Amino acid sequence: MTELRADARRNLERVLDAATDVFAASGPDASIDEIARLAGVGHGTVFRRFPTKDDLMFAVIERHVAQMQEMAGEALASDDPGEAFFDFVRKVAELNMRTPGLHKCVVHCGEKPGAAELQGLADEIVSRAQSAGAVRRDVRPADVQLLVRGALISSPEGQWRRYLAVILDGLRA
Amino acid sequence: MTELRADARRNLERVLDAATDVFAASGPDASIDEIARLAGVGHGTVFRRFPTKDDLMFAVIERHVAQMQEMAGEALASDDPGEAFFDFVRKVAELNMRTPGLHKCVVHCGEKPGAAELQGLADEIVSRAQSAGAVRRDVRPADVQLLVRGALISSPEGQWRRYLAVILDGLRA
DNA sequence: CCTGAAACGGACTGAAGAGTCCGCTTACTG
DNA sequence: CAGTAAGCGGACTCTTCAGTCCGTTTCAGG
Repeated sequence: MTELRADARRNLERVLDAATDVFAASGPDASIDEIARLAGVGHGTVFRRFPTKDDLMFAVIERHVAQMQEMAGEALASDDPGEAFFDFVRKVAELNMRTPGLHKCVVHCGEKPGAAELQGLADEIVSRAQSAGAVRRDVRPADVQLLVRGALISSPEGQWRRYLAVILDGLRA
Repeated sequence: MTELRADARRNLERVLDAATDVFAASGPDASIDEIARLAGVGHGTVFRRFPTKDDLMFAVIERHVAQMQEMAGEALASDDPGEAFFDFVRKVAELNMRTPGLHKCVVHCGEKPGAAELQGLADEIVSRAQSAGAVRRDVRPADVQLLVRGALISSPEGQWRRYLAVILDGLRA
């Protein structure tokens, strides 16, 4: 009953991939039809797996957050907390700048998915880097996120790496 | 021929006011019907003055930019370039945080209206403040805008004044 | 194979919103 | 105060898009 037929599983995969691309490009205004076309399925197929557009968006975001959680896990596993922190921030920035529309989707969905757990992991990464003396102690984990996000959002086209570098340098102890 | 009848002028005013409110609240997705309802006119009336929704949005932004230009003018007229700069930034921030949706409208319209002139005035305000020794010299006018915008966009609900204060303190010489 | 359940996809519906049109109303002019 | 052009507003069209339905196809187990 809970097992999906082989073709269904394949299509589900395709739909999620297509939805990620389309939402990443167009944000929450992307249309189901376009996603279905890109996935090579009829749009009825999309709606059977995801009863509403928001359900689909939610699934895409869950996957996206999962990727960041995986990065966070790697950072926490590293034995150089300082470099792990800077690497983590760079990778997360890279991921999010590659998918600008997803940020709007997260806002649209009210930040529901695994944001809290991710937040906890991120806090720990920052704390560890501070304990290791790699990051100045007078910033709080939440401040790091906001500083980085602000730099990314406000940076002109193609300049975000430069802006991020400035922020990261400013964070070193 | 070019003169508007009295009632027409009154309605035009109402439409612009309503459009400003609605676009400020909902961004570019706001509907003409809602604007017309708030203005107390039929939506045909809106379309006679502004053939397309984008034309209306454009007019709203022009007004918005004009307000900022006026603020810039006052700042340049002041004989204390330092305080004038900080006041100007605070006022502009206040205006934009009161109308969050307009920023998206500006992006939607491709920044077309009087942005270049405003940019020029803002550059001069920064330069004057630097010459007066009130602002550190190692920032460029464009950087000021991006720093401030980043802080405003990324600040949590209701916290933007605090974040702005931090940025402004950081800019003092 | 053969059969039934699962999956498919496209035709269909309904809502919403942009933009058009035209018969009615109202402000100016003489 | 009468004539008229400007202005009004809502009914209408056209498109887009989310979500539904059902006849047809395909998978999987015997």
